[in-house]
Amino acid sequence: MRERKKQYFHPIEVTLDVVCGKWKGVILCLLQEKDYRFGELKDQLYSVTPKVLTQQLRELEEDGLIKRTVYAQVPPKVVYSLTPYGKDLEGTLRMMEKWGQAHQEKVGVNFNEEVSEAELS
Amino acid sequence: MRERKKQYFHPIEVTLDVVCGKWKGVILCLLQEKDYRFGELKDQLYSVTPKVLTQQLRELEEDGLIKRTVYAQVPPKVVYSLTPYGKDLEGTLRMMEKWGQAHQEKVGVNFNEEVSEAELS
DNA sequence: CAGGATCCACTTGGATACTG
DNA sequence: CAGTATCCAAGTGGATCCTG
Repeated sequence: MRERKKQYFHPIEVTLDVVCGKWKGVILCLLQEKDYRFGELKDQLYSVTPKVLTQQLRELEEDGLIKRTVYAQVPPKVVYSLTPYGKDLEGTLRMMEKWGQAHQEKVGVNFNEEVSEAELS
Repeated sequence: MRERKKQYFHPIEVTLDVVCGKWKGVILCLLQEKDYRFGELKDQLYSVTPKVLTQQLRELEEDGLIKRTVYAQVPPKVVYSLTPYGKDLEGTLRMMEKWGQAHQEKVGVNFNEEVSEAELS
């Protein structure tokens, strides 16, 4: 578990504290559907650097939301999956997703739906 | 509306972007129940400074979640309330609250349930 | 392949003091 | 009462390069 030094005044702070990292929300959403290898996650979040991705994953792991499985082989293979505990967040994540979608449509937030051809090569 | 420069890759990022400020979650939860004056909010979040509280409130306002009503009187009175749009977050907030509570009980997160006597005086 | 190590820029929030 | 104005420390994420 991640060492939490701070004192909370409201339960929602706990959830936000666990979910509010630059990439944590998306990572958790992705993992709801299937397990991912490190490199696969990196591709999905394509602008993330390995260092930061590792950070985010470690914190999620320390908070008990995801599990890291290492396959002893060369080249290495590491798979990230949700713990049962992490799966409990699914309903919440879906609602946040839905609200975000509504907000997006309302406000006209820009999404990157496609990566440019140059970046795909 | 707050100017969002960033590009989103997933709807949940929008929600997180709007809700992930140090005090935003709690503020929104409080406002679900009743309207609050600036000073009342400051008391509830008692360690927040006026500057930061103002920042958080302004951003929530720019994102269309809360409304700021100024009463032309001396001394000034400013009331913050949820917009209908902000109320749409209620279900989501409740779920986050509930999960946070469970996480708290599981992990043993420390809550400040009471303020010390010294600070109350 | 899945990272670790360094160094660095920027953002966020807090301390303190002041005001219409 | 409800903020502003300044200044500043810490945190957070990114760039770049290296490795078992």
